[in-house]
This record gives sequence, C-alpha cells and structure tokens, in this order.
Amino acid sequence: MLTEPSDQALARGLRRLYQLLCEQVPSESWWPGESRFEIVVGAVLTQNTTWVNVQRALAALRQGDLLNPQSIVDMPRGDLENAIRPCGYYRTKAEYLRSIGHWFLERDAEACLLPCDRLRQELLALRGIGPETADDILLYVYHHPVFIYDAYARRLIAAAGLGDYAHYEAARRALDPAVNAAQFTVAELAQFHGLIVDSGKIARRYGGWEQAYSCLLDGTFGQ
DNA sequence: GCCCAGGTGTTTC
DNA sequence: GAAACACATGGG
Repeated sequence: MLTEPSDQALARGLRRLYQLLCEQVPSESWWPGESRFEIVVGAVLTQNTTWVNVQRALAALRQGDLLNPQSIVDMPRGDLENAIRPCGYYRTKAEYLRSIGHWFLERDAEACLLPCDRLRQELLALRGIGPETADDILLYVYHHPVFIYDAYARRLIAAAGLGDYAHYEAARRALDPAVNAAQFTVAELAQFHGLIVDSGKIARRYGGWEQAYSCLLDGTFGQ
C-alpha cells in the first residue's frame, strides 16, 4: 500500500524542483515594484489577471503620482476605477485598494515588527486579501519566508508527484512542514515563486504541466 | 467566439 | 463546509 511521502522526502522534491527551475528558466527580478506599497497594489491588481494588464494600471497611477497610500485613499473613487480599469474587476479592486491603503497608512510601521503568523491573520481580515495575496505581501513586502501556493505552483507540484491540491490552504497545510524542512531563505522563496510564474508562460506552449515537467527533467524546458 | 489569466467574497446546497 | 457564481479587461 502507498504511504504518504515524509516531510523530508517532500522537502527534497521541492529543493530539486527549485534547482531545475533555476537551471532552465530565465531569471527575472521579483517582485517587480519600486516601492513597498507598489508591491501591495500589484498583489491586489494581479488577482486572476495577467501582469501585462496590471502594468498598464500601475503605469496610469504612477503617471499621476498616485501610487502611494495617501493618494489612493484621497483620490475620487471614479478616478481610481478609471486608472485601474485595464486590469479588470476595477470596481471591486478599487474598493479593496482604498481599504488596504487605509490599513497601510495606519499599520505598516507596526506590521514590520509583527511575527509572520500574526501579520498573516491581520492581512486576511482585510477585504480583498485572501491567502495568496496575503502570502505575496508577507514574502515580498515584509520579507517573511513563505511559499506561495498559487495555481501554477499547485499544478507544478502535482506534475512533480508531490501532491495534488485543489485549494490554496489545503496545499499550505500539507506542504508547509516540508517547506520549513527544506530551509529556503526569503530570497530563494521569492525567486522560486518568480520562476514558477515565468515557467507558467512556457508551460502553456507544452499543452500542460505534465509535459512541461518531463521537459524539466530532460533539461530541455523552454528550449 | 471561446478560453484563460500570479483570486476573493457571497450565495447556495 | 464545499461547490457555484459574480466580478471584467485583454490577449492568444
């Protein structure tokens, strides 16, 4: 009968995956963003949206010197919606950004001092911040060592035989012990997520993550 | 036209 | 609780 892989075995699998991606996926800088608040805004705007569209929205905000929490909170709602329109869900996301802008103005300084778990709880209590956005912010803004179990990561993990998880939190519960055992640094986890997202674009050319993963094993991924 | 994209919140069974 | 649905633009 099959037994569950141990955390140590999963940790080795994740390390191996990271190594393969480092070797075969062109590295880009992650997370793209010029300020900490800009990373927060990008994390919200990119929800179920391509990064190209997010860039248009960020550019529109930057153009008006509006990419800071005070301006996001103060500007007319219609103007905010207009600026972020290209990235979709613009009414919903405008509301999220205003709420998060208030939070950032009031709580950022203290948030820098909070332990990871406590800050995660606080972020999840905000409208518009679910598990993935919270982890994006924990990793790229507050530099906590968390793995991001986004849709691409879960598909790649499944293809690699490290477990099949339909939902973010299910993957997190099951794999966080292995992630901790693998002792990734913050920089490695930041790079890991970036490589996974970049490999998502490549994987689409293969018509699925299973084929993409076998190319990774062959050392021919992306060629 | 149709499907998908670095999800989240609400409603419904 | 977990499915199902709404939210919306832009590219392949």
